[in-house]
Amino acid sequence: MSTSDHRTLASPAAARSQPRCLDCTIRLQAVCSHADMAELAQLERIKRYRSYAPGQLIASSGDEPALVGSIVDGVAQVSTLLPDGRRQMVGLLFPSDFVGRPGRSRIDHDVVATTSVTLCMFRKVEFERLLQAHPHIERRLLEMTFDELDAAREWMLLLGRKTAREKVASLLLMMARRDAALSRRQPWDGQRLSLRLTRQAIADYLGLTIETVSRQLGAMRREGLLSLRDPRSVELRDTARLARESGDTD
Amino acid sequence: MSTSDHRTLASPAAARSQPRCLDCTIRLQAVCSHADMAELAQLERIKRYRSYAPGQLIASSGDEPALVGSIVDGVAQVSTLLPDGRRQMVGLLFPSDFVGRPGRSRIDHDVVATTSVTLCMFRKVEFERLLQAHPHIERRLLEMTFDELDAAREWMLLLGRKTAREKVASLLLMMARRDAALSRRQPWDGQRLSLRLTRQAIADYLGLTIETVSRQLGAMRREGLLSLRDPRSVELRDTARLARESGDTD
DNA sequence: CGTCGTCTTGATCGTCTTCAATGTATGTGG
DNA sequence: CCACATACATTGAAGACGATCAAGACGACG
Repeated sequence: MSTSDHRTLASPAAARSQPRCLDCTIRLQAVCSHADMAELAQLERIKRYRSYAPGQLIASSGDEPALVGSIVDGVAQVSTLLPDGRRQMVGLLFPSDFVGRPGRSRIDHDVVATTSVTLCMFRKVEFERLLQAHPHIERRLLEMTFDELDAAREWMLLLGRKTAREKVASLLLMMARRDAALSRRQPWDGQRLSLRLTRQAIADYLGLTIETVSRQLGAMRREGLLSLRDPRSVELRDTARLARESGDTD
Repeated sequence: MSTSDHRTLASPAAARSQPRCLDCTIRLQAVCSHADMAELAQLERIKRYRSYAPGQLIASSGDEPALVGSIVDGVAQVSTLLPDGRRQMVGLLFPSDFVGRPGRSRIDHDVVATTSVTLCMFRKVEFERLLQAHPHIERRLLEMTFDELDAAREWMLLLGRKTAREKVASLLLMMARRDAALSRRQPWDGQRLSLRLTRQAIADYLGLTIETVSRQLGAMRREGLLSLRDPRSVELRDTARLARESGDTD
């Protein structure tokens, strides 16, 4: 069962140097990806970078955050909590993913920096004004929200119907695919993965306990599916079999 | 474990009489709720009603549907399937909910009519043109998608971390709240619920087996939480305790 | 009356959780 | 440098919860 760990809500580190939008690494994927030059100029004017340390709270359930933004760098986790402390991760945010809800006030999830995270932020009201005036950006936000919904539903299938083994295999494959896609590839044998999540975070994502996660990884290591260089970094040894064990293929 | 039931993909029944948008029962909640008179007139021109019988497929995984639309009446279920037949419901659609993805081609879920369903449909390309020209409608679609995402994430918490007892209690409460909200109320003792879902559908929604669902309902009946007038219709006898048993409160 | 689909109930089994102990890496102060 | 504390991970043993397998009940409909 998950623990309810209380994390510090320190103020984010001073803004690091802000690259110009045209040079931005997430320019082609983020909410601004459909923006034209005029819109980019507008965004440029109101954006502001913020950094968060690993483990730091970016937003907390019940907040009415005044900011929204895009992840420029790092990984963040979105999770919900039952009153007795059981935790479930409901999303994992990577660079270009959007944080916050234009048009909504309260949020009902915790957002925590998994690694060091840099966000490109906007004041919520200003961003909402921008959405009104620039449908390109709103259109992109709708697309991204559809993607998140698809991801959530895929995860519902995992949580509701997959075995522990299948869950772990699915997570490893998801991460392997994400990394491989950066170089326009498929996962390959020998690929090295840095998990960047603690066993507890993995367990909270998969709806398992840390012990079960640990045992499954141990079993997969013994069976030659992967090797564990250290607890957080995995080397895939049989991606074909891993895919079979994920339950998604026959 | 869920079964993979193959349903008929018959052609929908002939369109029933189409009320004018201004008289429409879902006018204030659906994707058209922010539309002004001009926009409504436009919608009026391109809309077309379709009806589906209980159990009938509305859309099938892998389809590239040419239509999108709103549920006017009835309940529909959205589910995904693992290759070996395990099924997970990922959404339940009620009147005013939207079916389809403007801007997307393939869908990867099955949509099945639970009860008799009436849809107010639009040709996808026409609807997309409309979205371009009328940001009111796109704005509303974004809002609704945020709502769906929130619902999906709440369900992830249920699937990943709740016990069978809590799952069943949560579902009953969700349905009770939905019905009660129609008369601007909270669920009350004595409230009658028509489940409208088979045990299999409930099990697929909760990530359980039909046997477990049946046993939990039986136990709740014996404990005086509810009475079962027949397998599909429940009378709540202790909503306070039901809420406690849902896991969402202390 | 027999059949079919749906639901209930019982007995047994297996997976995953729980509880507990141990291991390992990193950092701190004496 | 070493004792020690802390956080994270692994491993083992026992038990519980839900799944599986199997039988029977119930109602609708021919």
